[in-house]
Amino acid sequence: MARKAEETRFQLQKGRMLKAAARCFNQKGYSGTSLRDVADVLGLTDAALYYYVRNKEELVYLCYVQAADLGREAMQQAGSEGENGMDVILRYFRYHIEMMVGERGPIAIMSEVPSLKPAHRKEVLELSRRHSANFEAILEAGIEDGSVKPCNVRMTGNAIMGSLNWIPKWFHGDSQLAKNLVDEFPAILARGL
Amino acid sequence: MARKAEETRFQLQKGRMLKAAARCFNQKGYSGTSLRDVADVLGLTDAALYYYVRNKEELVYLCYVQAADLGREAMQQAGSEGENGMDVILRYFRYHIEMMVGERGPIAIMSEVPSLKPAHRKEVLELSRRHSANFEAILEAGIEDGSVKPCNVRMTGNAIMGSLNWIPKWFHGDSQLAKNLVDEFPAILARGL
DNA sequence: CAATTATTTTAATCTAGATTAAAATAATGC
DNA sequence: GCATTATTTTAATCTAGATTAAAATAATTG
Repeated sequence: MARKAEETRFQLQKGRMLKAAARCFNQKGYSGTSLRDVADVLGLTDAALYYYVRNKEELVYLCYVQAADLGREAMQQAGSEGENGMDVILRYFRYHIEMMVGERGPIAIMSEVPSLKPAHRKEVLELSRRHSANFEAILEAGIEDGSVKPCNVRMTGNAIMGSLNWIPKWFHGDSQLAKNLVDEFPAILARGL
Repeated sequence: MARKAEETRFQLQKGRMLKAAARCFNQKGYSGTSLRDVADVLGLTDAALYYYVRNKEELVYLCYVQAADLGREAMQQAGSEGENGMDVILRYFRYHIEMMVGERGPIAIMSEVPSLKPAHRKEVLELSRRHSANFEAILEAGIEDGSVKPCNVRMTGNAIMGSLNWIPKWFHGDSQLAKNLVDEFPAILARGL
């Protein structure tokens, strides 16, 4: 929030661009969205995008980084107030879902990672690996304090991440469903824990 | 099995092609795989693929249809022997995972559905919708006979489908992990039911 | 306001990869 | 083995869409 004031026009525009791009990629797939499509959303010309980004590859890459950032943010917020493990987990679920369902939600299904250039691919995979590790850590914390049943955290973590990340596949903006999602989904995920 | 004998050379080759294509799309993403890539796997020329398929779009489309078929197959096999609901569910999990992890596993993450041509997109979405409905039905059967706790089947179904479909994202062929997956994942998924 | 810098557009290129047509090879049935 | 049909290759096209360069407009600054 406070950051917004300091943000330069350039950063703002770039931010809008990433959001527009993420939405396009989600709706039409990567190969299905042209830079023209993204530019149209912004009321710009495709060539204008190159003022902000070196090429299309960098555009997806930045979308992925942003998605990872938001995920990390949700996890940090959830963990900041140290209660018992299960509470942290439930809060994380809620934040994560709110993010995906809400206005900010970027691409979650990073299907084009393989065609990123090596350095970018490496970084994105690392971010995603780290996120998984963090989730496994809060799972373990929950097991320690007895609020979560012992389990194979690696697999359980993957199972839950799958459920979360899959949401964009079946949720398409219905606001009633959005509400139910935020209210009920965390409990469903936590039911087996 | 018996079918194989009757299969013509054409069908066999086309089958190999779909498998090769699916693997490529999985590994390199859709935009990242050229028809050349697929042809290379088969030791053919890219032009040769056009003998089997009208264009690249039809190739992904067929991959998706095949994936849906295999999913349906797994579900049918699981349901064929009528025990209690939970048993059917667990068996379905196992079959589904074996399929994804095994040699036959095609693309599960259908990220290019949006760029299919309308008729194909419609059909694929319908197949996928039907599959979800079938899973919800076996969930409900389980609830009826008391082997599954009551729940919001729609959301629970989506949660579980997400976990299942996400597997290709973190499983990349490690055979030890494959074994653990088949052995442990079904129980993890069922834990909350 | 003049000068400088930031942003966007116009108007070409440029290119990988999809697609096609025609020719060549392989398989098959008789 | 000949004729026919099936499969694959060779060798061009063809095209959408990414990318670039130069010019035009808008914002900012002193």
